Amino acid sequence: MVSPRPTIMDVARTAGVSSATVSRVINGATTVDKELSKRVQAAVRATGYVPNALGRSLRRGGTSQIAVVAPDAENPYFTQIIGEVERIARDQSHSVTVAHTEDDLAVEQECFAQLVSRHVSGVLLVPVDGMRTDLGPLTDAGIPVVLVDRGIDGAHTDVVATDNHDAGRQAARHLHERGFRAPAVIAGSQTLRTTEDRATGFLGAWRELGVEVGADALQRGDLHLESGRTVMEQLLAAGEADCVYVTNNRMSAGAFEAIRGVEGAPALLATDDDLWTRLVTPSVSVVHQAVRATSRAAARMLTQRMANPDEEPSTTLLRSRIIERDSTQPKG
Amino acid sequence: MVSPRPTIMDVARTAGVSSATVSRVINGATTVDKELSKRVQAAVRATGYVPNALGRSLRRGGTSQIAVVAPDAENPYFTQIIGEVERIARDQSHSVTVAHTEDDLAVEQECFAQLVSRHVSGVLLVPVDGMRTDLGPLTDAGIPVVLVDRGIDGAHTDVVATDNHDAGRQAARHLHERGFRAPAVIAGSQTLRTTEDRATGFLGAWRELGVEVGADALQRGDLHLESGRTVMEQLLAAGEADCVYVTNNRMSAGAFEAIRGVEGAPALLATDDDLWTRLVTPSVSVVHQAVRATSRAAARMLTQRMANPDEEPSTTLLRSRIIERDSTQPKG
DNA sequence: GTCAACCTGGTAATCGTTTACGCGTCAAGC
DNA sequence: GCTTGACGCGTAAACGATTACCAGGTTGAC
Repeated sequence: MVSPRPTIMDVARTAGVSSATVSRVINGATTVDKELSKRVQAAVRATGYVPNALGRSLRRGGTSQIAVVAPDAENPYFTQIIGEVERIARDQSHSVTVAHTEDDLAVEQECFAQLVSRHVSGVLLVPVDGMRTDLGPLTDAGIPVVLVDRGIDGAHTDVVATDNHDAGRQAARHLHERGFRAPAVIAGSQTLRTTEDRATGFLGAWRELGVEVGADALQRGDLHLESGRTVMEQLLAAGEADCVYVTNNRMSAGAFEAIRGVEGAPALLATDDDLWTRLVTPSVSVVHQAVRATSRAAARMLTQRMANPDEEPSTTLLRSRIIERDSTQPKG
Repeated sequence: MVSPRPTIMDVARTAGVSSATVSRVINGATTVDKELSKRVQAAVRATGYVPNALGRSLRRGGTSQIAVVAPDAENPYFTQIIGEVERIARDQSHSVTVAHTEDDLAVEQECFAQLVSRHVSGVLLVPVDGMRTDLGPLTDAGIPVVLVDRGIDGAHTDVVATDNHDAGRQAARHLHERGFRAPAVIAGSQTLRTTEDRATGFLGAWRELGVEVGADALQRGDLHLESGRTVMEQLLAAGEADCVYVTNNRMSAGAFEAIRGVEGAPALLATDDDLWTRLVTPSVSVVHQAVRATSRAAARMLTQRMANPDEEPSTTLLRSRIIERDSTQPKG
């Protein structure tokens, strides 16, 4: 029923040449007669030939694919990065494949094995966990890796990330300038560098500003929306904070749910400029990460690393900026 | 500097056996002595051997990869489908790669060529355009395709989609029951089946309910947020509609922006249960597509088609349901 | 006219696997 | 003891492409 796909041999036969010549035509070699070249191209069309990437890559000893690996298919921050990187890579005529790790270390490792096995030529990775993700499989195989958004302790690779410590400091200054004096922060787990750096930057800045911060100014959630809501509800019940900084996007949404419609609720400063933040009432001020710049830098860095693998890895930190909306209007 | 990766031959040498035996051990053949098997496994660990998927697939005449192709990396509806399908496929130990087409037919075709060339064993596709997407490259290559969310005119393939006509009818009935009598709908381009079916179902149902619908009850946007806003602004200016049904998620957000805070604005019924719809004030009623069921059905259908390619293709339609919130509270 | 240099295009080896085939060994049945 | 069968393993031929190498023909210089 299904006829086998045409191979380079079929093309060669119908064009009356050898497979070598077909290969040369396909790959744009200049050393082939125009007449023959026409015949070959005609034969390609006639047979509907598509080169077999498996054979080609096997012979060439490598693919020209780059992989983008992120923890979550549904988090807007990651999807923006993925979309942007895909566009850039495509413009450089690399083909791109995406994979998601479900925030699960085992899935991530399985994914690495796949990529090694498939001989991808480079990986842009948002690691699941800065302390426990093991890049060994990739680096042992000599595959260039660029870490995006989250670094990995002790990894000897390129990193493109947000300056999270600075983001936290900016958050603190923003709230301080607007007259708030009783801060709280909702962080994630201690092992996740991004949220942790934001939280410590935030609390450190308040201390520098001469504001006492109690031990319960630091609250922890599990990054999901629900935990943002429950933690914020606890803060409301305690009634001590007059402003709350939330260190990731999903918990931010949960925190907003908890204070929506609540009279005299603390000011809310969220993370990431996701769609909902500007649609809700009051609209929510956010610490906006430079998604586009991050993606660009990461893509550029990867292609550079693929070109010369032996250079010293570098780290690029990008600044966030505050987008002020109604949820942090001056106290008074 | 970079040592070449170990091959099956290296493993064979260090284990003191032939490559055939190594291959048999790796693939779990039972016909190999336990003693040798141990030695081989030890050698695999010692050398850090990872089978080369390129060689393997070349020899086997096919991969065991399935590809998920969607137009947009950032639309929550697609990302949910992608996430869900990936989970299911992984559970069936298929490996998954994702690609995005940017709502661009040329990118989509390029993508198809890649997939053919890479010999993926099945494709789950959300096509860019039901009238113009050309599945030829895939089907000619004998690759099973399941269309998700959007069908393609005249394509002889499996389809899993929402019953959009019914969704439109439900929308109309919902608004009618709540006392609204002057409907408008914001559709997309005529060539996009999903939004078009919703719109015609919606308008048809109103006529069946005995309500006159004028020609300007049907408005068109370009699917993006901004167009939702501008079209809604026009509707506000005209001042005729008392309720508006928006047929995709991004335009819904724009439409909401236009009516936010506007006194006496028409009721809003949006599409897709995206995060913002329940966070905003007033919360927005939506026609919720059965994302999870869609994904499941599509994944199941693809594996079935991969198992026996010659069966007649089938179409699965799934019903939407209305989630009632504040934006469509009864008129009065 | 001869020879060297060059250009084109074919032959065949190769990339890393899998697997059909066959060879040796051993046990069982007569 | 000899045949038969089963079993375990190695040899070598594929899969589809690329490319080093070589053969044959053309050209130009002397």
